Amino acid sequence: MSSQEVRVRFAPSPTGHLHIGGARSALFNYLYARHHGGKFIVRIEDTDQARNVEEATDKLMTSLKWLGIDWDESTDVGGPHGPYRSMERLDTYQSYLNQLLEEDKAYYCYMTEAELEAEREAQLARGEMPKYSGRDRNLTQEEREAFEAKGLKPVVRFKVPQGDTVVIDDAVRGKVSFETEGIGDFVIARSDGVPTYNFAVVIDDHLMKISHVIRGEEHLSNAPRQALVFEALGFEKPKFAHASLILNPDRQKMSKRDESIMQFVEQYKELGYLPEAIVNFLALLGWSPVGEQELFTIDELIEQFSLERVSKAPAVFDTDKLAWVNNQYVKEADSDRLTDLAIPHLQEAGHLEADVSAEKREWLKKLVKLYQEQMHYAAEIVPLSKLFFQKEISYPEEVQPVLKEEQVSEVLSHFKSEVEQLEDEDFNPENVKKAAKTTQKATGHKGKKLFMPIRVAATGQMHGPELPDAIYLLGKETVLARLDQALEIA
RNA sequence: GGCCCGUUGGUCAAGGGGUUAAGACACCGCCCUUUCACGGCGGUAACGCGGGUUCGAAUCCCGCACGGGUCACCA
Repeated sequence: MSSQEVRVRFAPSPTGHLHIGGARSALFNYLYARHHGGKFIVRIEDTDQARNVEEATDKLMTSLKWLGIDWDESTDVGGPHGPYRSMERLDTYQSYLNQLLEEDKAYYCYMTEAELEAEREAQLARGEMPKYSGRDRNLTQEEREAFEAKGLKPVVRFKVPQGDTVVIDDAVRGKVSFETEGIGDFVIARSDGVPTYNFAVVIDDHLMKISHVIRGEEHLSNAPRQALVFEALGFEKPKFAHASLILNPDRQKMSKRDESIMQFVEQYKELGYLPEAIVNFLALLGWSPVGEQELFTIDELIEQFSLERVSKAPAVFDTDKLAWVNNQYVKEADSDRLTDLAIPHLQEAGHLEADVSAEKREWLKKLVKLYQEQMHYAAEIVPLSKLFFQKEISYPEEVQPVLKEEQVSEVLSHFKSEVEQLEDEDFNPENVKKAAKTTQKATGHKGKKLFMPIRVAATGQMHGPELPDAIYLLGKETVLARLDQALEIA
């Protein structure tokens, strides 16, 4: 590298939301830059105008920021090597394109889509693999003019030197070599003059003084093409580092159309996952720290991250593990923050009116605290706390036996009378607990025999939150009604 | 199919010539908690196959198998 400074980039195409795989690429680049005190650049590769999506750049950046990944140079903050959007760099590309054309390292190709298709089919019919034949590689001036006269708009193809070997010295994979035989002359500029990715990245990476290209394995086979362009232009190559892919549970590359798993950062955000948890989890997918620590702040990740410990083998995205990591952060999270995350889900479930009163919010905060230890992500509050929003409770099959034990009616009726005697202002977790204690003394039943019937009667569940708190949050009236209901079964 | 990458428990993974082959998630059991959850402790479970090299191979080499990626006027 000509300059010692670490400069890395995340270069998405603005086609939609931030994908899990993209997020991890961005994260690895970010961690690497911060670890080395270098710069992290976000550059938009929007040369495929057909695929560009209106708000995509904003969405991408919003998600990145939400994750806590910030950048030093980009379309919004500018920087010394802008612009940071390909379509604004067309003039720049053009001059390099001309250079290659003049040096006979690239040429115009007039083959139409139909001709290309016919060629492909013929190759397939012969049992060969499709690859551009190089028909227009050595067109004479007259031939070119003849095509032009027909009104054909040419693409520019890169003249891949034959009989060469391109060696990529990859930071995670070591030396990977490719024979140029296997690489057809690829298109570097479309017929409308807009360069393709494989050309634009090279120019951008060079001009932006990118020192390391850290990206997913799907780009490994692009690397030799780009290396060839770097060489043709006389540019020094950056160091490549290809991390392995993130796979879905079917062990396929996570594709945007795959419905077996959520693909986008924003979807996790909507479900109430915490950004610091996602970052933590993503960092551990395809990279491993030295010790046995599992939970890392982003600063700890910055401190420990290194390309040497990036894995070559693909990793399956394990939602169970993500949920666990997230829960670790949920347990430590501020309950006001969690309450804010929970409210929209409760509203969507119809459990909460759009306008939440201060009083209601206090109650909600207590509810959230009640479930904070077991909640994996905020949206889980809905199924978890269902029993608090049902007017009518039903006792499912599996809890019936608990209600039918012989001591139940005695325990329940005694507990009920204890609760009834509590003044409204004395109805709180402490006194509910005392009521249970008194019931124990009076009936002689304790432990499971005492608490299970009360738990099941009040909540309809055998597993649930801290009982005195739950009863308190349920409210005296509701609890009394449920006690009566359970008593009828008992 | 060509090229390229990969292969340690169900999943994430450490280990890179001599280890009882770590740890985490999930699962199961026990303990704690007068119930539940959290937590603690423990358990089940892995080096794809075949050849070499070596005193010794999960580790190095070769082949095979399997999985994946890529072969666009997409990135």
